[in-house]
Order: sequence, then structure tokens, then C-alpha cells
Amino acid sequence: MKLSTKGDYATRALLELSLLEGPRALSVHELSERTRISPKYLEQIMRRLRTANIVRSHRGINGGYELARPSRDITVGEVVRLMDGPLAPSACASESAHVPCPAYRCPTEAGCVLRGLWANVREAIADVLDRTTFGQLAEKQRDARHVEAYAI
Amino acid sequence: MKLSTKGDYATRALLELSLLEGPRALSVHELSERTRISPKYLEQIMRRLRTANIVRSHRGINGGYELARPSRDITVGEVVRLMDGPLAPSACASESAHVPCPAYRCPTEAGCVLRGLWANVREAIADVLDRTTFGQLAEKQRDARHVEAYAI
DNA sequence: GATAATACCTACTAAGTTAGTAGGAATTAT
DNA sequence: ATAATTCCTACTAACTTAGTAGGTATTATC
Repeated sequence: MKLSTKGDYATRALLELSLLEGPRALSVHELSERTRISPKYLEQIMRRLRTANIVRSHRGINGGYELARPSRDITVGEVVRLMDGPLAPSACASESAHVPCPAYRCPTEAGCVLRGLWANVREAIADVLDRTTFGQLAEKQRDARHVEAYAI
Repeated sequence: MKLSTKGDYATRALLELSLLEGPRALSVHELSERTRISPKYLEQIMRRLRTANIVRSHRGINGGYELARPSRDITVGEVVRLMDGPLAPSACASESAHVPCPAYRCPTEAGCVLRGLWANVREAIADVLDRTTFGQLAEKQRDARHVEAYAI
């Protein structure tokens, strides 16, 4: 049930953008330094986020990427699905990319209790990821740093 | 967040064994016919389930595999972890195979909000899979067939 | 005691996926 | 004009997956 580096890195980059004050853009170069992600690889990830309309870009010198929407309107679920595919453990239990059992690996679709189970798992994952926005994550991170600063 | 065929097939085979009346064994040959899983591949899976003490085997003619414990004492979570590894999307959020952030891919462990998120996902998945036993699944499947029989 | 069906074990492999890297074209503020 | 940027396609090494192959050990039955 592992996340790929693409999903991992995409969420990190978006969190970084969400932490910026106001609508500000960062270049891949800056983003890669802050997140320690290989710039060329991060570049691919950012472009994919752009075509999905999660970030938008400005080209040329002083170019970069910024969130296409307020961070509170971008869910982690949306991003993970984009980078890693459907959340369901099995294609037969997927909402976004359903494949009927006979076309998948099940010999018998009717009354497949396992499908019900995988659907429950999918539901549980989606419940967490679709309710979590980058706005929430950024807020939490800012709070944590605040506490840290006082603790020193 | 996909399950591998190993995890998929292992749960199918165990459900098949759980559906048997009383403590009865099935050979890999029989199991593979019922589940339509390649016998040689299924054999490997069954042996792995044996070393994990989920099934036990009898060798020689009339040999086969049977559940090592009552089906109500075998959880899906146990089986999925065995075949597919930890449930957590990220190693830093894993309970069974934790890897601290700095040793993983995070530059900064302290106050990592993403780790908290992945831990929530792990928790949600474990909640479903560790509470579901093969006894429950078998019961549901029997009920479903009952209904089906009446419906005809 | 021979036979046949079984579990056990190790090794191999083809195909697919992952996690990048390489190199250049188009764009744009200065 | 320059330099920093995004954009785009292609390539690749390493790893993982999903099996297959071939043989050994065991055991109920005849």
C-alpha cells in the first residue's frame, strides 16, 4: 500500500507552496532546494500538477509555479490519485477507475465479499485524504513551528 | 495503493479454506481449480502462509493445506502485511516497520505534518483490515449464497 | 515394496514499473 | 542580447512483479 515517490514529492512540493504568504510562485530550482528533491524529476511532477490544474506556471526568467486555487480547495486525495492512481486496493473496488470482476482477476463477480472489503478500505482511505486539504496541513505546520519557537 | 496478486490470491485462498465445513484440508491442485490461480504460484503463496503459521500442511498423497487456527482468529490485516508488507503509505508512518524520516526521504523529521497524515491513513486501513476476520468473510459469503439460492 | 500424488525448495526469467537523467526548444524579464 | 526559467521527448538502470521450471522428500494406498 505504498505511496510512490511521485505522490510523496508532489504532496511535499504543494505543502511548500501552501506555506507561502499570499499568492507567490517558486521556481523548480527553489522548490527543489527547499524539498531536497532532484530538480529534473520535480520538474516533471510540477508539469503534471499543472495539466491537472492544481498549480499554474509562469515561463521565462522569474517564472515559476504557484497554486492554481486556494490551498484550502486542494485535497490530498486529488493529488494522490493524480500521481499514484486510484485509491482502491483492487480495481474492482475502485470508484474512479472501476473494472468489473470478470474483466479483472475474479472468476465470480456475484456476491464477492472480498470486493466489499476492498471497497471498505478504499472508503477509509478516501475519508482521510479527501477531507484533508493543503490549507489544513499548512496551518498545522505553521502552528507546529510556532510551538517549536516558543519551546527553544 | 494497490494490493499485489500475492495479497489478493492469499486472501482468496484463505477465504476458500474458511468456507469448508469443519477442519478440512485442500491440496494446491484443488485450491487452484477453485480459485483459478496458477498452481505453481499458489504453491509458493501457501508455503509462505504456512511459515507464518496461518495454515498448516500435510505432505504425501492426500496431503494439503488447512487453516492453522479457527478462521475467526485470522485477520485480513495479518495476511496483507505478510504478503504485501506494512500498511502505511510511507515508511515513516509505519508501525510494523518504522523508518525515521531522516533515514527515509524527509529532510526534517520534527513537526512533519505529512507523517501525521500518512499515519492517519495507515490507521484507517488497519482499522478495517485488522477488524475483519476470515470467519466474518466466510459467514457473509454463505449468507449471500443463501439469498441467491432463494432468489432463483 | 512400488506407485502416484502430494508438499517442499531453489533458481530462473520475461515483462512491467519506478525513479530518475539527458538534452534541447520555447519563453520572457531585465 | 542574455540568462533563467518552463516545456517536451526520449532514454535508462535498477527494481519489482508475476509467474515458470525442475527436482527432492514424504506418505497413503495397492
